[in-house]
Parts: sequence; C-alpha cells; structure tokens
Amino acid sequence: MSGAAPLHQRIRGDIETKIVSGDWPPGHRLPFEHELMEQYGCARMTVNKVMSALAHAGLIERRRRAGSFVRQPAGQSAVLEIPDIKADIVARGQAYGYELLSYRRRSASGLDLESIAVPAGADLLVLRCRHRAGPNPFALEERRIALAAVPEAAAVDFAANPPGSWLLQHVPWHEAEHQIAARNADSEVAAALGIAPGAACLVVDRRTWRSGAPVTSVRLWFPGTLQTFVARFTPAAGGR
Amino acid sequence: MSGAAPLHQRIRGDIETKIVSGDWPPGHRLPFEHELMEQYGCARMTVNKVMSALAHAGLIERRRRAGSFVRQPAGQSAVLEIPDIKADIVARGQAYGYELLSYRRRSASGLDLESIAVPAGADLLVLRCRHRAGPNPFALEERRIALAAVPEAAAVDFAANPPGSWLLQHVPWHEAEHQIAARNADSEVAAALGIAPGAACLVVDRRTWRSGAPVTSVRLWFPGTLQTFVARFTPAAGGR
DNA sequence: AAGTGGTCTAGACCACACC
DNA sequence: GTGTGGTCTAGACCACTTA
Repeated sequence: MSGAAPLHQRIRGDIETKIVSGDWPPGHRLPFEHELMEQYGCARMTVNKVMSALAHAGLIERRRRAGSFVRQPAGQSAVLEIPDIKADIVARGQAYGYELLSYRRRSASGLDLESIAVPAGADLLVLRCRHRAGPNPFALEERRIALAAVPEAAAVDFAANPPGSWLLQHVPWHEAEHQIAARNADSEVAAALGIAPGAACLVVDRRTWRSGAPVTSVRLWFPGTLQTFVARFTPAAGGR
Repeated sequence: MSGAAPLHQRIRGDIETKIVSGDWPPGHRLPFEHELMEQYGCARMTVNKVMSALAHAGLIERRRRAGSFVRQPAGQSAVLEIPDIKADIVARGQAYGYELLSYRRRSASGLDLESIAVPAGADLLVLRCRHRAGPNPFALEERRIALAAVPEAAAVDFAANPPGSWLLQHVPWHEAEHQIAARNADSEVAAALGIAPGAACLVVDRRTWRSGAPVTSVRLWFPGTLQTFVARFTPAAGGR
C-alpha cells in the first residue's frame, strides 16, 4: 500500500515515524539533504520539499550550515473548529431556530471600543439574537457591525437572517481574533438562555477585520453544559 | 522592501491580496499555472509551490483539468495556543508556585475510562496539584498517568516536578485531544482555587496518546476570570 | 482526447552561519 | 573558506478529470 504513494510522502512518513516513536529524540540531528538524497536515490528538491514541510509543521528546525534538528515539543497548540452555529445544530440532528431580540442603529461610543475598534461616532449596527436547538435556547449572540466596512448590512432583514451567516457570505475573506473565557451568566443572559443565573457559560469573543479595518465583533454565550470545543491535533511546537 | 523577498513569496502575497480583498471572490478561477509562469517569467515549479501552499492553507481548492478556485470560507477555525502553565505564569511576570495535593497509585476502574482509555485494572498514577501565580492559586490539575506507557513515572517525585513538565520532556512527541468547556466550581474546586463556590471556571481536558496507546489525561480548572485563550488566525476554510 | 495539476529530475547560484 | 539550507530553472512523465 505504500508502494503507490508519492516518494516525498514515503520519505516524510519515514522521518515522522522516527521522530514520533522517539527514535530520534528532540535535539537529534537529522540526516543532511544530500544524505537523504543518496539514501532514497532521488533529487535534492524532493527531500527539500519534505524537510521544508516538516519545518513548517513545527516538527523540526532547520539551521543553515548546522543541519536539521528535531524540535522540543514545547507548549501545546490546538486547532479549534468554531463551527457555524446553525450548521452545528443541524449536525446534531436538531431543528435550528433563530430570533432577533433587539436591533439598533447608532453611533459608536467609547464603550464600544473594547469590543470593536472603530472610531468614535462611527455608524454601528448593534444586535442581540438567540439561537435555538429544537425548543431550547442554544446561544446568545451580541453582535456589532461596522457599517463603514459593510454598508449593505443596513438594508438586510436580520430578523430572518442570522448576521453570522449573512456576513460570512458577504465579507468573504478576513482576519479574525478569538478569545475564549468562562463567565457566570448574569440575570439578563440567564433569562435569554433559560438557565439559572450564575450558571457557567462558555463565552467566545470574535473580532473580525478586513484589510485592517474592523468589520464586526460578536460575543457568543453558550451554556457551559451545552457547548464544548474539541480539537484533535498534531503537536506543533510554537512553530511558524 | 519587496524587491529582496523570494519570488514565490511575492507571488503568494499578490494572490492572497487579491483573495482577501474580495477582488477574486469565492468560486473565482485563478490563473492556470502556465499563465502565472508567463506573467512572472519564472519556472512552473515556482508557481506550483505557491499554489500548493495556498491549497494546503485552505485558501484555494485545486482540481485537475479544471483549475484552481477561491474557496468558500466556511466555518471559523482558530489555532489556540495552550501554553505550558509554568511558562505562561512566568511570562506574565509572576512567580510560579506548585504544590502536589494528592498522590495515589491504583488500578484503573470503570470510572477512569471516560478520562483515560486504558483497560480496566491497568496501573495508574492519579494526582491532584495546584499551580500558583505569585501567592494566588492559578489552576487546579487533575492528572492520570498510564504506567504501562510511562513506567519511569512511578519513580518520579511529583512533589517537586509538575507532571506536565516531566511528561513533556519524557514523552517527546504524541497526539492529543483537547476539549474546552465552562463549569461552575464545586466546593472542592473552589476551596483549592480560593474562589467562590459556583464561580465559572474554564475547564480544559486533554488526553494524550503515543502510537495509539493512552499516555495521560489531565483536567485543568482555571478561574474563568483569570485565564482566557486567545487565537489570532488566518482564515482556514473547513479544509485539511 | 486534451489539458490540468502532481510529481520528479539534475543541475545551478546564493545567503548565511560557523570556522 | 566551507558546507548547509533556500531558492530557482527548464525540462519531463504521469494521473486524473472533464469535455
């Protein structure tokens, strides 16, 4: 079954096995490119591709003149999937429900700055909405949209369309920053989510930019018992 | 400043800009490799390297015979750094403190199965420890170690060494699964962390394998107000 | 059948780090 | 200097997919 695989894949597999098994412990110097070249009887670009990929994945570190070394697996990092709420609920086999709780258009005040970095006075859409899984509240969404970045949003009927889905389709690619924390539900959040005041909630804050300009920010409150984030990962040492 | 950059980096930057700016919206067909080759006056391997990297990053999708296309940015994903607790505290400029609260060696019972997938009766080390930042409790750690996978652990003095650090150094590379949730502190956790019972805590569960065999599992309780996880990310569409 | 991307070669020059 | 990795070339053959 490994006979049909591309050569670079086979080489990569061999090396990864050596590293993961501990056969080549952290700090161990890997063979030089020209050695692997001979060993596998291939061109240098082929081994270089493999080694570059391993370095990019954070498994090894490459130093000119010195060679390539197995990295210390310092610090855990995990790739979290933060699913689209609707898709997530549907994937659980439940009916997705959505309600717009409040809708305001107003100028940004100083209080908005910590959630969305727009200039004071900028035109904002401020929404609160609730997502339901079947009959049960699933998440409370506090959303701000910078109309300077997405003027079309002013005309959208967010009573019918969840802002997250709409934005995803109309602001194609962007940068984002996520922050995950735990907070006790205050009475307002508790009422909206149908949970006891003080219940632990998972709070996801997401801020989104497009070419440096803030587009939207959102705080999502999930009842702590309902939502968890799972991440399966390959160990990446601090890597870049 | 861009004149000195490697050519493939310049090409990649150009294409990413077009995509992120929305100039090439999702679904847009990118130029073929031979077109980019002409456009930049370079060899095909150079453009191929760029396009492969973009595909690997999830920004585009490549189909033989059809071409390369900008992907739909479906679903948020974020790379969370889950720092080593000691390194994290030190990085905040505080003194790191550590205490072993309890230590037991016993056989695995059915109750252990949900946290660490070892056979019933397997030899386990079960620890509880507390991490401090300066004088203040920072995290409570509930740790299980499968001695079948790491027999040396039985002889280690975990009153002096945090098990996380020791394991990191002695079980170099591994797979792990993380789960992040919010829970209310019960009275026991609250006492250990010096917080009010019921306070929201961020709970990180991590299970670790080495070549398929369970090595360790850990549950970390952080006071919700103290610890948050931040992730800055480049948009990755559901992809690989 | 044709055209795309996937892979690979056998060279080359260069930057950089260490000696 | 010397040897490593970083980058690039100008070809080539193949697999797959779609028309």
